[in-house]
Amino acid sequence: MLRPVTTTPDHASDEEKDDSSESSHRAIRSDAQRNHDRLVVAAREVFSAQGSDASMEAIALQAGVGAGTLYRHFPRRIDLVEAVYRNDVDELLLAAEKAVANYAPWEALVNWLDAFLRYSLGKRVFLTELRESFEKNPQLRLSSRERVEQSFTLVLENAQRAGVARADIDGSDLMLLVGGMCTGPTLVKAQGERLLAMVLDGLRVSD
Amino acid sequence: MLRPVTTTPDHASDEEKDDSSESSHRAIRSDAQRNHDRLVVAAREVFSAQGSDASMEAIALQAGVGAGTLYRHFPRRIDLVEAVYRNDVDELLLAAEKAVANYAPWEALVNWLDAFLRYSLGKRVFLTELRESFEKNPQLRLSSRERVEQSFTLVLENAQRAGVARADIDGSDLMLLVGGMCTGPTLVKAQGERLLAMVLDGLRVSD
DNA sequence: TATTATACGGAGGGTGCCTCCGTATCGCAA
DNA sequence: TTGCGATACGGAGGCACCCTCCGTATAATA
Repeated sequence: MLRPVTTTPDHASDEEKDDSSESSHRAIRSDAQRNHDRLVVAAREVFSAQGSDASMEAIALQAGVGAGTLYRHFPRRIDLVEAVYRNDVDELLLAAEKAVANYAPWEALVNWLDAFLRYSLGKRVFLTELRESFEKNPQLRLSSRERVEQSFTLVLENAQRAGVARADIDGSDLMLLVGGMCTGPTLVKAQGERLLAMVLDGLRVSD
Repeated sequence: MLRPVTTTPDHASDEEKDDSSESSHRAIRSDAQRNHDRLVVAAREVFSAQGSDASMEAIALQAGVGAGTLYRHFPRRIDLVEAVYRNDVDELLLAAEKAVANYAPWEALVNWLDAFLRYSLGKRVFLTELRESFEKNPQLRLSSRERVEQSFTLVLENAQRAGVARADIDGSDLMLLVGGMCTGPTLVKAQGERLLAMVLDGLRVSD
């Protein structure tokens, strides 16, 4: 896959205008781009080898880069985590859109919550880190968090408009509930499925 | 209130045999007991002033005690947190027993989950810390965690026996779900109540 | 090739965790 | 009351990590 053509010092990470913008002066330097990519790769490796409490130094080392370079590209730890999981989060949002497009509203909701569960069993590092950053810094604006919430909202509101899901909760409520359980350190697949079934029963409009 | 007559280097914290046991040699020294108590008080103050990421040093300082003393009494940070919230957790379990004794099974469940929500809005520090310790150390045996789970189990199984709550989940499942949402950094009262209502709908046996 | 904006890297200051061990104190016994 | 273990104290200091700063290197342009 191609690299995402990041421009600014990263973490603005907005959309893909082609580089035709009359940007201030010069293009991004090639060594900077290279180090950026190396860092993301290294972070992915180190996180998957050592879990979410890997040190920044370990990642810099793995990338063959100094600490200064790491922090220039990713000022906060969460910025690096976001970069690592950027694609995954995009796919999550995409899955939500596809579910809404291809299934009846209720089935889309079921389908998507199930996808989220499967996702989070694999990407525990990401969710945990996301949660923790948000914990100690609740005013933080994180694009990945917003996209996750957006996914929940999309699927839920779709079901609510169709009158098959209760109307008194919203996407961020549901994310709190499901996301909370999915970051539980003890969660295993069967348990997640049981709980999800129950949540869905509570979510369904009681007729 | 009287101090809880801790014997061993703490955190065994078993039950209240009176001191008649032919314990190895000598009784606990008075200065040790005094420092123990001071530390718990200091920890409570510091946690409530600075939140859950207060440093151990700050607590030792507040207690007027050296770092060595702190760690002798509470080898791990979570041990200190447990000591601070010991009474609260006891009350939680007591509340569960009372609910079961005084209400019909379903009402007891509703009542108790509501109590847990109110509790956790106040004691966010404790729950978060408990969760985090467990996160990085899942094999950890924590008496407080077990008592919280026990509370969930008590109320839930009571309702299940009466046939008013679905039978396919257990106390630790429910703790994962409700506890997860209650440690969410954004949780506010109204939101918690909405979600709890939904969880209860999912929990109720669908007839 | 010269110039300059841009980026690199790692030394080092700051903080927090936890241990170690010389010193102080307590409790008991004579 | 004094003496003497056993017990507990405390803070210096080692370690690990976080993050910044700035002298040096290098890519991009002219």
